[in-house]
Amino acid sequence: MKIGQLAKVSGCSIQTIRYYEKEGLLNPPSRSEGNFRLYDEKALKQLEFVKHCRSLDIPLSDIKTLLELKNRPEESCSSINDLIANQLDLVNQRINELNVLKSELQIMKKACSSDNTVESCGIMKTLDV
Amino acid sequence: MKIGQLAKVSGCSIQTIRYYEKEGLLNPPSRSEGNFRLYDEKALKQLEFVKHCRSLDIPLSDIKTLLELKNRPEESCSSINDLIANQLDLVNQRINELNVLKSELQIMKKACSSDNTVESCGIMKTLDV
DNA sequence: ATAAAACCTATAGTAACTATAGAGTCAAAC
DNA sequence: GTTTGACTCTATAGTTACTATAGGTTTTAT
Repeated sequence: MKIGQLAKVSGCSIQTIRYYEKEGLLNPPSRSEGNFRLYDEKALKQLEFVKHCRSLDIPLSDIKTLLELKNRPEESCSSINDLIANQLDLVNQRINELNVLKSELQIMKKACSSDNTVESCGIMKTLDV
Repeated sequence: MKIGQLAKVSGCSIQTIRYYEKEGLLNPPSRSEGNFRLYDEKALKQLEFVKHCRSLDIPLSDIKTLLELKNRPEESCSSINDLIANQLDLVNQRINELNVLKSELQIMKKACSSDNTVESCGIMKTLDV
């Protein structure tokens, strides 16, 4: 299948697919006579793997590591555990940060519910130091 | 005060200060004979305002809007309300997304607690489509 | 035969910085 | 009086994961 077809079935954009190839997340596919990329089922599987990892916010560099590990199936999977644990830590950390933001923004929102002037706006006051 | 001093008291890096100037978030300060930037207290206040907004993840473009509104104090503050409400929406949305990620990552983490091979790793299995 | 659709490469843009290169300024120590 | 070191200057490139564009080639449909 050509790249447009792969984009359709995978839900990735054509540019993204080419970008993943450039970054080494997809093997360079074979080409047609006219130099069009030709993909097989295996390439689709790999792209779906990458897409799934990205939906977990795993960075491309880590996905590359995971793909390399897939090719060494007899190795210990402890680095996979570490990678996922690390990702979970990051997510938890970000959730905590965002909850702090959320409280402050909620306080700000309450500070000015009505139609004031900028000068007397409670929000603007909370923003000033 | 010179830029190094401003960086120290504000907690922003020198590069960031110059970047904010370039982006129009800080007024171009006066210069010394040798072309060094010279800041006053007002500039520090403004930088602290920007920093506070950034700590709330408000994008620079919105901060620029807020700064412009500060200069028109008699105007209605409804756009400030909108801006903050919008920011709160974004934060809530992102928290929800991250909570979804968190659950999936936790499931994955449980899927492989021991020292397996890559091939039998429960995590790798959950990643495959 | 030709027009439209799909593909190609290479490059620039996004957000909010950070880092570097290469040069100029300034105060103090020698 | 010069030299050292700390500080500053501008301009440019790099970061992440894409997206968008320009300008050209190939395939497909009419």
